[in-house]
Amino acid sequence: MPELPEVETIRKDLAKLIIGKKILDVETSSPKQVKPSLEVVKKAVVGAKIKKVSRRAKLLQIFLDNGQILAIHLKLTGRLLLRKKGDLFDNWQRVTIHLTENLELRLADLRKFGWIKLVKDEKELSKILSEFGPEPMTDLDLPTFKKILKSSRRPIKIILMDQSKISGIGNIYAVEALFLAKVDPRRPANKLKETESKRLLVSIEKVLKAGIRYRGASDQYYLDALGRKGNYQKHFLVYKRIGEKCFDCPGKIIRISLGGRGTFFCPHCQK
DNA sequence: AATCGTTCCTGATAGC
DNA sequence: TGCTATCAGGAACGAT
Repeated sequence: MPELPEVETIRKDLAKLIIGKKILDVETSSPKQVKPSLEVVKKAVVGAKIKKVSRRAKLLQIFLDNGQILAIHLKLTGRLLLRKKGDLFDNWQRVTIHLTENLELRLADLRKFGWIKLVKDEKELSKILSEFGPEPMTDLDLPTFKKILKSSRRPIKIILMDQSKISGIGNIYAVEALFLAKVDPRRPANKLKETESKRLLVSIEKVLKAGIRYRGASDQYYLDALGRKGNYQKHFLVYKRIGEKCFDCPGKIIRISLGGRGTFFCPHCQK
């Protein structure tokens, strides 16, 4: 599932390849994923030139020279692929944005949860972005983090994944960071000690940086903009390692369900 | 304001 | 073998 490091990897690659290209057409076999509608989006973006590609949280933004913006969320199984006209149709290809120079930007998405949304201007965009909590790698200091943790008695893992509290962290990076910090994912967020909060914040930055360095985690569906796998899955410490030996003690990794999500940890060394 | 349950969707897997 | 039921999950939404 694309989280901050995966979306950032896509952003960096795309920025090099699509800036300056013009949008020629948009088509879809899954109209619900184009908001508010294919017709409206088409009218707004056809003829516009791509100016900038940004990311905030897990949301990608393509800025156009007419002031409008395409916001893209990949949710669970979305892929944003840059292909050449005539390339083989991608598995689960749902939306195709035709660009100049025979390029196609494709949204491929098995579960159809992902979407592309037209945002009219920067004002509307900043309203959307203001709902997100701080960016963990650049905008989250210890006092802010401690304040966030204090605000809830829900399990710490749920808080890490709550986009309105901290943005960009999903299931994989949440469980990996909690393992590194030696914190039990079930602990109420407001019960973490000062030293644990500090360790957790450092761990979050560490796993996200590693995720970016390895160009994301291709657990099941994630591919980068050129259709290549990431490598971070080769370095998972706990994610999907049920029954395997913990890397830090003789214990074994277990899986529980927390907020309806698979949660992996070592009950022996995560306290 | 915080929290909880439900919904969206398709493919993999389990059970008979 | 072939059918059906269950599960997986980010986040928007409504209800409490």
